[in-house]
Order: sequence, then structure tokens, then C-alpha cells
Amino acid sequence: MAEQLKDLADDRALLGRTSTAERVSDILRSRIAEGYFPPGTRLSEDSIGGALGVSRNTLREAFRLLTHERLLVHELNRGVFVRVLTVEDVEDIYRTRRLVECAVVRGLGEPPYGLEGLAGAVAEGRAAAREGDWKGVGTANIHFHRELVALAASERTAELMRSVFAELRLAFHVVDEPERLHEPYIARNVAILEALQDGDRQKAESLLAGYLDDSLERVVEVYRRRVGEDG
Amino acid sequence: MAEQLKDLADDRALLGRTSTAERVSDILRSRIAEGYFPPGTRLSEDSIGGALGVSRNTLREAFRLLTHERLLVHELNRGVFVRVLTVEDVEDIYRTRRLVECAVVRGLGEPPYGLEGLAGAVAEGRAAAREGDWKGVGTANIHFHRELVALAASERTAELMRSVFAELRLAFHVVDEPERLHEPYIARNVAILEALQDGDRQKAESLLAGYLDDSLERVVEVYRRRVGEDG
DNA sequence: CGTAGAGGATTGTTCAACGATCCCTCAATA
DNA sequence: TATTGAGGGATCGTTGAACAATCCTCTACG
Repeated sequence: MAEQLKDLADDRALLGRTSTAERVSDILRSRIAEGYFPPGTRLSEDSIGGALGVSRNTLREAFRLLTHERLLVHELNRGVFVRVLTVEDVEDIYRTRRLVECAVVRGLGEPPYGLEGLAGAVAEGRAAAREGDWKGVGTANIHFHRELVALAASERTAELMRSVFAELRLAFHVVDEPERLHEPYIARNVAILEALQDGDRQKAESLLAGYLDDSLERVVEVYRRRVGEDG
Repeated sequence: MAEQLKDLADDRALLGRTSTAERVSDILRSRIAEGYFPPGTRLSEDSIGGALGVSRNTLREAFRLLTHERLLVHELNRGVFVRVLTVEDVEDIYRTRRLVECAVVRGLGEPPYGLEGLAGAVAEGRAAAREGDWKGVGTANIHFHRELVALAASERTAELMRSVFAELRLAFHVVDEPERLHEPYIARNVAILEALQDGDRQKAESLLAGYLDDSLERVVEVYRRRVGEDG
């Protein structure tokens, strides 16, 4: 009986936790991620609420969730827009990543660590690369780093980085050169994973720092050119 | 002319037009921070909405904002309550603090650093201690660490920690032994500041780590006792 | 003593309305 | 021609009301 009650408690998370606003925000989030709503797009309460068949209040709550994730920006009396990252935003994202991710690696205790998640993300990236799915490689890459942060076993840290990685996707979408952007990092992720498997935190941290510096440089370079085109 | 336009653009930021929901959440946030609404308090829509003269919808929007900040928890059909942190929450808060704050110190470049903010917080703490205002000492203590994080010059990192420190205040209100809790850390803050003034990052980081470990231990010890009493 | 149920109070959700603000258009003026 | 100012339409911000759903308390009954 206790077993069954526990199972029920697990299921409850699936049922009750999905409010209408959360489902709406899920839809919008994936639309934004896939580029259906490019950065800068205004999301009208009327049209979206009408199309999805939800009330304005519910929609505004969904907007609020996504605003909190920094995917949308809210301008008073003007509505919400898909965020357009500035170059400074991208730099700050990488500054935060470097600070936190390196600190996570440094703060690891003695090996062995639970590296299944990291290995899974590496496999995911390799599979996507084999099929030429470079967007998938980018996603797997983000998964790798999310799993890395998960090693810190801190809910708050993980949540911060979830939001940072979601923002990073916005930048990737503007850049839109997924192969050139993501391909080189498959091998570097592998190297980081191997260093961790060897229990060599110091090497892993140094690889990670180099990775992030290079990635920032490359993203900013392409991003600056791209932003210059549009504006 | 371009000069003046630039000045005006700077001012636009502090024109600060905010919605009433945000203003309401500002009020409630500071009330919670100062302990006017202790953890566990239920915030009734009717009474608060009536007292502040805003409609239920607007108030609920303010509640949602604060719920996102983890200051309130929402229970279905029961309303919102000022968050009561668990011991695990407190531990995670300190885990995050240690990760981020130490990484900030480690990531500092070459001295000198802009330490005016830190010195100001130290002075604030000393002044409060002189007057026996131990709650003020706790506030100054939080200011010290907020200024410390500001040295990273990362907006996202600063925002994460702002929210973490706001949560920490919830714990302090439960513990409610401000003198025993905060007094010992005035001297340690001074030591950290002095190490930074000497440009000795390594010493500063090690002092900081020791500080956080001791503080966590002390808070959790008292906190566990306190929670045991009530529950 | 324990339990079922009635009733009141509170929250959940939606809708309609009105004022406020923004943006676009167009005419008037230097 | 370029700039200013006045409309007007569209959209957002906020309120108030209404009704359903849920919770809490108190009472009555076995």
C-alpha cells in the first residue's frame, strides 16, 4: 500500500502541476526556441490569446513566466516582445557561465562523480552530428553544460543556469550558423568528460575555461556582425 | 547636442514607470524583509487588497511576482504564505553562496579593486553594532556580501544573489537571535576587506570560505532547533 | 468520542468595461 | 521640405463583478 501511495504521489506532479498558464508558456517557449517567433517580435495579447483560446489573464501569467526567464521583455503599455540580446548580454551570459561552471568543477569532492548525465549528453551530440542536425548538436551542447552544473547538486544554482542557457539559445538563434558554431565543441566536451572520469578536476576546469573563452569570442564575433546587419 | 541627448537617455532609466502590481510587490517585499510579515504568515487577498486599495487581480499579480522570487509560496485554494524555509533550503542557499562568492573573489583581476561599496557596508555594520541594532548588523552583513558579488560586474550573477540574499533574510527572521548570529561576522568582514585591499585574493577567498562554513553551521544549528519547536 | 455534513469564508477563473498610453496618419506652419 | 501638433484607432492596465470550486469551522448525530 505504501508503495502505491508513493507512486500516486509521483504521478501527482504530472497532473496537478500543469496549469493553463504553464502549458501556454511551454507552447510559446518552444515556438521561440524554434524561431517561429524571432527576437524582436511583439506578442499581442489579443491575437495570441484568441488563437490559443485562453483568457487575457491566463495569457498574461504565461507572459510573466517567460519574462522571468528573460525570454520576453515587457514594456509598459506596449506589450511583450521576444528578447533581443545585446552583445553585452552575451558577454554577461558567458561571464556568468565561466564563473559558475568553473566553480562547480572546482568544488567537486573526491571522485568518482556521477557522470552518466554528461556521458548521455555527449552521446546525444555525437548522434546529432552524425545526422548533420547542427541545431541538435547545439541543444546537446547545452545539455552537457546543464548536466555539468547539476553536479553541484544545488537547486538554486541549477535554476540560475537553466535560465542562462535558455537565453543563450536566443543568441544562437540570431547567429544562425549552427555548424560553425557548435561542431568544434563536441570534441572539447569529450575531453572535459574524460578529465573528470580521470578525477582530474584541475585539468577539467582549465579545459572548461578555455572552451568558454573561445566560444564567447566566436559567438560575439558572429553576433556583432549579425546585429550590425539588422540595425 | 549629442552629449545632452546621451544624458537624457541615462535619465530615462530612472524615470522608472512601473505598474501598480510591481509597486505593490515592492511594498510587500520590503515588509517581508523587515519581518513585518514573518515566515508562515498567510497573506489574505481581501485584507491586503483592501488595505492597499488595489483590486484582487492586481494583487494576485503582485503575489505571483513574489512567488517567482521564492518569497511567497502558493497553496491551491488556500492562498499565499510567506515562505518558511526548510533546513535543506538553508543548506542550498549557503551552497550557492559559497560557490558564487568564492568564485567571484577568485575571478577578480589584478588589484586595485573598487572596494568603496564593501568599506561602506563594513562602516554600516559597525555603526549598527554601536547602537545595539543587531537587525541592522544583519542587514549590513548582507549588504557586504552583495557588494562583494557586485565586484564580478555581472548583472545576472548579481540578480541571482539578490534573490538568494532575500531568501536568507527569511531564515534570519525564523532564527531571531540576531546578536549571536551576526556579531562575530563584523570582524571577519573586516578581515576579508583588508585581504582584498592588500590584493591577496587567495587569502580573501579562504577567509570567505571559512566564514560561510561557520555561518551555515551556526544558522542551521539554531534553525533546526527553532523549526523543531514550532512543528 | 469520533464522524458526517451544513454553512460561511476564501480562493480560482473568466468576462466586460473604462481609462491610459502608444503609434500612425495627416494637415498646418515656418 | 522638415517639423510640429492634433486627432483616431489599437492595445495595454486596472478594476469590479459574477460564479464555481475548495477549504475551514462548527454543529449535530451516532
